[in-house]
Amino acid sequence: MSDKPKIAAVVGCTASGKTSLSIGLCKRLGGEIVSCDSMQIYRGMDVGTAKPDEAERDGVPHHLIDVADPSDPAGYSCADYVRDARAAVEDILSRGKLPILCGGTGLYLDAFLRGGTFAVTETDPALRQSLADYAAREGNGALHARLCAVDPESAAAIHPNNVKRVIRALEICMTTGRKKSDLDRESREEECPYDARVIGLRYHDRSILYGRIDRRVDMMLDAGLVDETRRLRDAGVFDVCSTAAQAIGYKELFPYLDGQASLAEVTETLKIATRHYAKRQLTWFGAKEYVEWVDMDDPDGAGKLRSFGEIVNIMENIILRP
RNA sequence: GGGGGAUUUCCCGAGCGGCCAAAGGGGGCAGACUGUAAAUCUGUUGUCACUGACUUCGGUGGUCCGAAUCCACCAUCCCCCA
Repeated sequence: MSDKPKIAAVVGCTASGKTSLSIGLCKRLGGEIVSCDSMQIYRGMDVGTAKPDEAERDGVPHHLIDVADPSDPAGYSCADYVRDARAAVEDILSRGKLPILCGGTGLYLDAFLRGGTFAVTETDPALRQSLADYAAREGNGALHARLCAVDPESAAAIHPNNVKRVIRALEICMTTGRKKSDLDRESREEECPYDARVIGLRYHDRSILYGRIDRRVDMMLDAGLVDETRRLRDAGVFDVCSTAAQAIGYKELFPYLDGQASLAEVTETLKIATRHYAKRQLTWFGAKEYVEWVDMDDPDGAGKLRSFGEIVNIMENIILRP
């Protein structure tokens, strides 16, 4: 129905089963994975990001995993992602294969789907710092008022307490001389260059998901998460790379490494943080009209899980549909 | 055996006669999000016929116009002296 090249995407919250299902899909459809995960980007962050190892990848090519060094102060932005993902997708298409984006970083997927020619705006750490200081000194409301003066439309859409966002909007106005709301509007007019089939994996019964999250955290701990955290922290990664410092799975263990909390306490904190994250992802993807949802458990089956094969079939139908 | 302290809404924890369905935090639930997003932020959280009514602050019974707050006894837990 579309003359645009077809691509697929498998999204969903953390621990939903995206990785194995999309690999299964690749094997069936001759696809290659383009990771859409803001943390698997980084080399050395393996256990904590549930990065699939060679065995899990099962011979399926994976792109955009381990492409950035967390000790590089330049970091890796959403803009970087869109650029790199675009290149990877084009490469896969040129070889006649199906690109399957897989990951839970909704913002990256959204940006990618929008086309990628959004205004490239520089970030200005010094300016951010001074604005943050201003907010701390004069209050969140005062900073918000400054945004209100230059870009009332953005100001109205951002809560005064969301200082991070207020700063970003202000930064855009100050470094580009244009209103963030105008730039947003322009990018929204763009059309997605692909015929993208976005499949969302979800669990009707939330307790199943939460059980999976708990088990996954326990498995990460067994797989050496504590050592990985210690290693990365000793290497200074969390001081240099602010994105890496945000990753769930590491910062939660710091109190344990410092003897401030037991492993059990810190494990519980990690599970809770992961559940919160999962809920935010669910809210994000739930609001995206382009997501076609597939239930992992039978809505009427009292929590009965669907088989791997059944899910892959459903996904395949969505992708193959004209 | 004697003396002292505790018991609050799912959890922790304020409150110490009216302005208390009860601060604050956690958790739960819901939501926002255009770029360093696994972050950041918001709302809601006793019940209902919901600008009002009703049932709550270990239990029972009192004092008072009025109690989570004062008194008595009972229950449970903690501490000190034996």
